[in-house]
Amino acid sequence: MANIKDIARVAGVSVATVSRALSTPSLVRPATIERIEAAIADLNYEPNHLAAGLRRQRSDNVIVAVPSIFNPFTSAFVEGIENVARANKMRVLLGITEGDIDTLNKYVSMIAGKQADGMILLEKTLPDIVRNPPTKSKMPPLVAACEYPPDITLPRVRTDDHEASALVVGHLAELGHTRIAAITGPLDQFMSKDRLSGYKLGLLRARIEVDEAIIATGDFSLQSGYDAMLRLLDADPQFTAVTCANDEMALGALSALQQRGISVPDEMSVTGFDDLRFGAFSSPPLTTVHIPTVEIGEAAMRLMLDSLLQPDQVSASREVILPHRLIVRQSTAAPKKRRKA
Amino acid sequence: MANIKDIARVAGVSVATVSRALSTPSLVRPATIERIEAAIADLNYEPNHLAAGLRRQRSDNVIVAVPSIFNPFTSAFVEGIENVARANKMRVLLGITEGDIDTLNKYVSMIAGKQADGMILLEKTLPDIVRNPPTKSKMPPLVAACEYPPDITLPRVRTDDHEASALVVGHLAELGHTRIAAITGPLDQFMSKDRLSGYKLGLLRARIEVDEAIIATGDFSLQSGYDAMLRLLDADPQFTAVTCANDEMALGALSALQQRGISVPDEMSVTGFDDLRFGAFSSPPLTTVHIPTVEIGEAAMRLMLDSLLQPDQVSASREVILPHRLIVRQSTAAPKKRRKA
DNA sequence: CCATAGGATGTAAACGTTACATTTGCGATC
DNA sequence: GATCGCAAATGTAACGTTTACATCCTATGG
Repeated sequence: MANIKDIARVAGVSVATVSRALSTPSLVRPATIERIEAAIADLNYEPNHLAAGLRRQRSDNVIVAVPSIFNPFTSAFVEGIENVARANKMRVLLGITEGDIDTLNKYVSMIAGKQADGMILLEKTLPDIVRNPPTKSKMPPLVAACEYPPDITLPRVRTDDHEASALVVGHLAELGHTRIAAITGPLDQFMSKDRLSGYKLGLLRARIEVDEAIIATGDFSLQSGYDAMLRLLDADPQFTAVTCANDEMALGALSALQQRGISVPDEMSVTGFDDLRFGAFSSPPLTTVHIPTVEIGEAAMRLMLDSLLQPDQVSASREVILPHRLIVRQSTAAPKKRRKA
Repeated sequence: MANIKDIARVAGVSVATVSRALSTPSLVRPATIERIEAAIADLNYEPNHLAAGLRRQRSDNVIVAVPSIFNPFTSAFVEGIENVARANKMRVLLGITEGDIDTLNKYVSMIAGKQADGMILLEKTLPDIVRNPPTKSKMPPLVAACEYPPDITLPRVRTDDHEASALVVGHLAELGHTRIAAITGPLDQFMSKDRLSGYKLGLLRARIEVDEAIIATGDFSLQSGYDAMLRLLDADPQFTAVTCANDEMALGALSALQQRGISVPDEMSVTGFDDLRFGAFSSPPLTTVHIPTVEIGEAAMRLMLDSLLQPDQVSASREVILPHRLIVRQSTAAPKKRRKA
């Protein structure tokens, strides 16, 4: 492959001029640029990004650390990040952790190794470096999304899960439901806790007492929603609505209800959270809270670009909160009949 | 940040020895390695991957080009690629094209620019370089998945969509259906054509004549499945089963049927293709063909590793075909009643 | 006791770019 | 005509590795 020296020779200029023609054309005479571009086309030269990176000490890559991408929520998030990255000549390096903290820490060290300039996190655990900042070297640029506790000092983007949850419960209460069950996410995740406390807030506002007997825990998967729904049905025949901490579990719950022959929304109202595409086409279509997942990714990447531009600026405590909104479809209705046990 | 020179100085050896200790420990005396490792821990040194890459002329990155990752099929595929990449100390660079050929070509040129060592494609179009191989430089390592015509010479991995489609239709025919509609993918994609011809093959085998009036075209999305189903119902009241070219469209179709009050599978059998998780929890659970999506990604990445190891070997025409299998759930049954128009 | 093999280490030349400090050319100003 | 200012272009030293080749030891066999 031709290199910048070859171009310089063919165009009859120095390597420095070629470099500037490519990166800061305003500093080079148009006629010169033309000659250089001709040479580039001639030799079909492609700048060596590794060499440029070595010299400039950056890779233009950003790591996105997620437990798995095999999941509509995560993939939408990643799509948003990639959109903004691409528009800013940066690349997304996919870092799947499978929830393993060592893997996550290894990804962080890739920043020191210059494989990436920063990292965006959508994980339930934080890398060690956040709790034990390095004394000698400087902190790598990190941005957190959704899942993290309020006390950390990372730039972050999220939605107001607390209020969003309360909003759904409010919707059910308004319809006339008084016994509203919940299927939560795993309670070691901050996001799940937040959505659970929002549920409780919603009940409080509706002057409904919390009944721990009709709160079941899942793990955000379809199967766990299905299982949790069956557990709830077996434990208590009286509730008329169930609010799920994400759409996947709600879809699982719907499936369990269908199997038990319980009609939705006539005998049971069901709500989700996230607004996955699939929820709009379930039977019946799912009432849920729209979470702007792609936009969360976009915002996270913008925060990353900010951090990269001002490495010293304590951009910590920058927090972006994106709006949610209730989507009422046909899985919720007023509690019409008492359903049979 | 400490560099290899610092380590060499502190450990009292030359940089060459440090480099060897890290990459080929067998060439270095154990005692020396220990001193070097101590120094590395002391200065918390992290090798600069950019410098190493420049010297060795590779980045250890592989680009995965997909139209969008916001889609369960694609994200499973990418997950598979990442699994194998990670196990082989390579990284996945996400390349979202949105179907744009220029973007795709740009990703290809990143290989010449050493931002990546190769590229895995899950696109409906091929980059120009495949049809016009470069004369001067050598062909970059490419691996194709699923979507491509048979005449290209790229290493590739796919399933036998043709037979798989015929298999589903066979299942419906065996149940007693004689009028079987189809919802296809966009017919400019090779994969869609293949699944459509498999449908026709299945009909042929069951001695059922093809009726173009009950073949509708979608674009693999939920909405398009929904729309196509309605079109079919309006056009012809007689068919008793519909086979969809992917699960998303089948789920959309299910939603349309539910809205029209047509019961599945009593009045209408529906089949999908891919075996998304969501299909197992739809109402009713979807009969479909399991496509080993994650394994396709894994196989693709393995083909890439092969290509990378033997750059000269004409590894072209290496083709991996992974097995599919029919998953019968509750969306198909014998045609019981004539449904009302 | 010497030759020699081969294990362990050192030396220095790439790899291809960009940042920085200079140089050159040329018209304007005094 | 000397001086200045400015734009355009140049020369060169990094950036931090890897690796071919050279060198130094030490042990072994003749």
